[in-house]
Amino acid sequence: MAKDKVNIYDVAAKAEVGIGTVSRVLNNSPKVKTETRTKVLEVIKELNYRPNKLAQNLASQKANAIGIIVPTFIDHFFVEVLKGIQAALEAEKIDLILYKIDKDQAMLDKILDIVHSKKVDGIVAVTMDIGEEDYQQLLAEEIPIVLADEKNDDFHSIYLNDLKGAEMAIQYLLAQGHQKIAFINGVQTSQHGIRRLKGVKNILAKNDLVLEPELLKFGDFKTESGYKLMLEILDLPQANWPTAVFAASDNQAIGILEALKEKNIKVPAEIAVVGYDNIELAEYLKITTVWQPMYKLGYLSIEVLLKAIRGELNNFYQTELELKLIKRETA
Amino acid sequence: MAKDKVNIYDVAAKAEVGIGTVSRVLNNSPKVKTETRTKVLEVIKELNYRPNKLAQNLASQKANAIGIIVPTFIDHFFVEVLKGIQAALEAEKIDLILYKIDKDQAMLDKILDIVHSKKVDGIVAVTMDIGEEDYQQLLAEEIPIVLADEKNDDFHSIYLNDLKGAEMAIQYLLAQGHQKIAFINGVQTSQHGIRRLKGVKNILAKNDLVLEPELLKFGDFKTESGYKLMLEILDLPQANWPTAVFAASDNQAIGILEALKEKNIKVPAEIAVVGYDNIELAEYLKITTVWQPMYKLGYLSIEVLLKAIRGELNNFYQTELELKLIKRETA
DNA sequence: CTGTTAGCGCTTTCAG
DNA sequence: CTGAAAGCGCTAACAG
Repeated sequence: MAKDKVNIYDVAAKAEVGIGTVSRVLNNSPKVKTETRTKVLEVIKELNYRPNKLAQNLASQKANAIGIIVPTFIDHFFVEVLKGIQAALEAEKIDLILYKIDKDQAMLDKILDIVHSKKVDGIVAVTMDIGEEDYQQLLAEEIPIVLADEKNDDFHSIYLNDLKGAEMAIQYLLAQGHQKIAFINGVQTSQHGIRRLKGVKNILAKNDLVLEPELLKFGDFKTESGYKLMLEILDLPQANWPTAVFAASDNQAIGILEALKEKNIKVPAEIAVVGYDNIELAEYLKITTVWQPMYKLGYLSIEVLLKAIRGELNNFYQTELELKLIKRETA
Repeated sequence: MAKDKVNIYDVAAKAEVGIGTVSRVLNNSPKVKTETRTKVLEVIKELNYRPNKLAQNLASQKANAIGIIVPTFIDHFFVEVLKGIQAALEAEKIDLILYKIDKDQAMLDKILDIVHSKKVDGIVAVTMDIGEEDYQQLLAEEIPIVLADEKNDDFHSIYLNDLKGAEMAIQYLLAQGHQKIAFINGVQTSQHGIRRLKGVKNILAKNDLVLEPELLKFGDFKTESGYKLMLEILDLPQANWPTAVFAASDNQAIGILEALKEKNIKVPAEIAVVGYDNIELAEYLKITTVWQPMYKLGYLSIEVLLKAIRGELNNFYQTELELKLIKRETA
């Protein structure tokens, strides 16, 4: 009646071999006589034995798992990335542990806990954006880490060019004849936001235009924020209204569209809107947007991480993924 | 230079105590002199020591992690459920391991691997829908399992009443004056699909109506399937067209809407559409649909699982979550 | 209150 | 090719 407690010793005993041998067949070691292997395998079936991975991992010093660290759980962006991650992991027999670490917490400390926990062989940190000194500390750790959506020469990193993305959007708007453009940005301290803002200003400057202070807003990349900030802009005297709005995320663009609809303002006739990300919703809502290859970001991150774990990488892998402007009906 | 290899012995040595004491402060055991604790804590900081959780887990026989088993990764339904799961887990210091198990695989075998792996203290299986005999086998295992979106008296289970949901939808359509209704279902073998079909037929029969065989389609709950199946229906002589279509998922409803748009058929004037799930997109696309509380499903699943793990549950927890019809613009 | 000593269940030399 | 033994790093009695 030793129900579930069957372990490697039970198998060894019943198969009349040593536990070493059982371990070998478990790990497909080639140096086991076929006959012996068959017998052990038989007993394993009989006993419905399945190894305790905790013990396996501790003994072998590898976790057979990877960790994904995300700042805010399951928003559209991460869902896409996760899909790519899952796809890349499909074939492997590697577990996926999801860690959510809030931006405002002691991120580094939590990450170090994970690193030292030995529960994962490697980590993909998505849009982490921690400070430079924190990165330095992380460098001291020997575990493979890939930064997704973050450029950093001291790590494997796969990123998107925010500057270029913003430039594409503004360039397009300019080409459509817009001169007075508003930019509804995300979190003010976000590196992504900062770089996108720079891109906006760059192109504007190149065309002898400026971004009016009253047409630059900071929020948090979410729908609600787009809605509120757009309303603020519409509170300005109508003469000051922009003819186009560039949003730092599609979620914000959606909020902007709602605000516009509420005020009965025609899009794009009266005010054009360009989003950022190309989340699935953007397609359904026909939002013109800057496409970020999030799925690919996830997929590639895992590929790189697995290579790094296997020691197949000699240098830090660096790749900038291409962005694309997707023209639809809002601009 | 023993960089990262600092373990409990190093801490014990430097703090001039036994490893037992270190372990005790690690686990907040009350029976440690404050003075000693302080000293140990100091050394821990100094050495930047963080426990190896693999070892902790093996020794303590608990994983401090739970596993989520999903059939198809990250679709709208699961994303919502995951949000709930994450929210419920927020406060706990419990890891979340995501397992994807394809429907067509040897599901039970994979689940048993997970169970015996000892990497998780409990499991939430979402929309698993394995056979009765498989459930029986699972019963033999001592690990807490909660079935989310699946009713089964032998497990903790939190579910939605498919029959009722389908009935609500059809009832509503009937009230709107529709007599000729089509049902675009999901996978033919899905218990959810089967029950929803039953609900549809129930209400129809109660009103002396029948579901025309040509107006009953089976697909796979995805957008593409809704699109294709609707097109098939529109291939029928126009006299045979339904005046309303009920879809087994919002994803399918979206596909249906696309097909209708392509054929320039007005919704709901010419053909009304009712979806199922109330995914986020449904809101933006103004789809009338049956709301399933997916977030709550996830949240509650974790609450129940945690209680089960802590041994606070004496019986199998059973709850049916309420559905709601959300009237919007497609019907 | 604290040190010591067994394990937890497996992997991995090391002999043979 | 295979058995025995030494850990992996920590928890949990058990003495004291």
